[in-house]
Amino acid sequence: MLELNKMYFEDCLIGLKKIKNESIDVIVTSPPYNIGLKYNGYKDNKPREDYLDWLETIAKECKRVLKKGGSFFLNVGGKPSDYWIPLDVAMRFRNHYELQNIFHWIKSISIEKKDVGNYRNIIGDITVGHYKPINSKRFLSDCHEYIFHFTKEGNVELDKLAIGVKYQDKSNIKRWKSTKSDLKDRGNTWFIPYETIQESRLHPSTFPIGLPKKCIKLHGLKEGMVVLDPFMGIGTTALSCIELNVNYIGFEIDQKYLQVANERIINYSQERKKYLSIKSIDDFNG
Amino acid sequence: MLELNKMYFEDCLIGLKKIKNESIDVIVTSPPYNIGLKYNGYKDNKPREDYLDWLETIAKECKRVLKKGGSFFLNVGGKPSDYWIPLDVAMRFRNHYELQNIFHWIKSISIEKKDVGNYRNIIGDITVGHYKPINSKRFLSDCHEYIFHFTKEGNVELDKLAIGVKYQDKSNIKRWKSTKSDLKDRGNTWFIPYETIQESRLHPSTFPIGLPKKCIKLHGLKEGMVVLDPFMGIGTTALSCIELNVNYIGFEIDQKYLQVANERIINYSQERKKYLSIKSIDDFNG
DNA sequence: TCGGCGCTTGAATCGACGT
DNA sequence: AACGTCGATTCAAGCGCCG
Repeated sequence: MLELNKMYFEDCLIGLKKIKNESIDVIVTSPPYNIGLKYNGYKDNKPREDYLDWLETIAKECKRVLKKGGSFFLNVGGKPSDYWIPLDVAMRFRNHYELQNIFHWIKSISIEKKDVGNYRNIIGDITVGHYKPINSKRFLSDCHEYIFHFTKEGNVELDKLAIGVKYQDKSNIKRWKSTKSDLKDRGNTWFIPYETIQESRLHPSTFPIGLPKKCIKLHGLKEGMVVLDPFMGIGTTALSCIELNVNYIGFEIDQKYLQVANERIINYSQERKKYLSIKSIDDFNG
Repeated sequence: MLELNKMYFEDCLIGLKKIKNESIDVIVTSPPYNIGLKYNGYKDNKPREDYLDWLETIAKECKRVLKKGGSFFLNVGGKPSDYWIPLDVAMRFRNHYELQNIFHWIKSISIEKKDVGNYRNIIGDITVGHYKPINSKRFLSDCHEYIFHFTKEGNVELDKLAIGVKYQDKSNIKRWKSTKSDLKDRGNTWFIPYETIQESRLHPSTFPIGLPKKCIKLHGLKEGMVVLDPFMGIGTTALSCIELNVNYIGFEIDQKYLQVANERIINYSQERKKYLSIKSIDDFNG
């Protein structure tokens, strides 16, 4: 059995074997796109199939360690020249899990006045978030990634208000909710801004900390719970766990990323201590 | 051969047969989810497979009438209890088309201050758009639908700036663009607010007029072009064509919807005439 | 030898980031 | 403000391999 709150320098398929059956509450991860497999075969899509096979193997092993009422949040993006990747991956997971939700991570979006189609022209746009432009007349910039929420039986009860948003119409608060809090269902479209370049350069596909945090909170914070990330990267999932005060286990096979991850965790913990000395812990997990 | 700018009271599979090979520039449609197929068979997923088979047949027939450089914009949503539907449909189209883009129609989204994960709490949220709340602890509200952009060869050049949005960083305008217009790539996440309740009552799955309009403009407005909608519903695609001054052909098998559609078109045309009498036509197609 | 295909390699892209 | 840099970019040219 592995120790909690550690990141292991290990291939996750090997590491997973050391984890007991049904001992993990939440899995949050973003798998790599390209494994460094070299093929000399000519025209076939073997690499893609192998990649999918490999991910499916991990999916199976994750299923074994996941509790019955656990949640697997799988973040996958595509690329303009191949938007099938995330869908193909999801199809493989379909063989083993129920797809309970799909969350859409929106990195950038433009809000415009409603076009009612009666010749009132659009007046103003507001664009929030950023994206890297794409050099192509065929594709629009990709500002979206998927977070597939897989569960074993499709009926995991979620803590929806833990990531709730404020009501627009305040009069609804008292009207509908038994709880008198100013929070409603966030919906499955999550706007989370990009990481800054400096930060994201450390790892090609790091997701923002707000992402695993939302997933874990949505699943529900429970005493002694354990979060697993088979592809830790620079440790964003671990950081969000520290912030949320829950246990984590992670694997990473790239020593550089692991080092960055550990540095981030140390910095984080120090900042946390400093902060805690002047502020009550209750402010965090609200 | 069919007349242009008409909606036909006809099953699209029959109607499509009357359209010549490679004569359609753009197809925009939102197919029905549930066809009224009745099965007395017990536990099988035959209806789903039949539904997919049926849609695939239409996909094939549409491919025949679509020009080589044409675009097929397929709007499909899911439902919380089954998010696979749109992906299954897309998979069937994959057998016949290239998936050039995926656009994400966002009906509602909450914008919040960046969560940098360093104990600065989220300050304020803005929620734009509305959604129908869902009474379930398992699912978050679904605020998203897909628009799959299928083409024959995956290399259709798009008029990206036709649906462009304003720059955030104005200093880039003069720097890169030969044209000095304040427009940039919109990205593939399209915020389009919901239809009003009144409107959506007329037809269960009507999409807002801004949606087909964006699709058509993105493909590019061309002299004498023809837009096809095999499932016209209450004629939203036709309306957007009238507004954009392009030809359309549509099919609809529900007489009630067809009637609503024709009424909408008449009202629209009248409003258009009224409007045109006081305003130049150039204002519309900008 | 020519041509078609596939992989590799370098060029071009443009909106955002950073100074 | 102006400008240099960058991209799980894309694009096109170039080269090698084969029929």
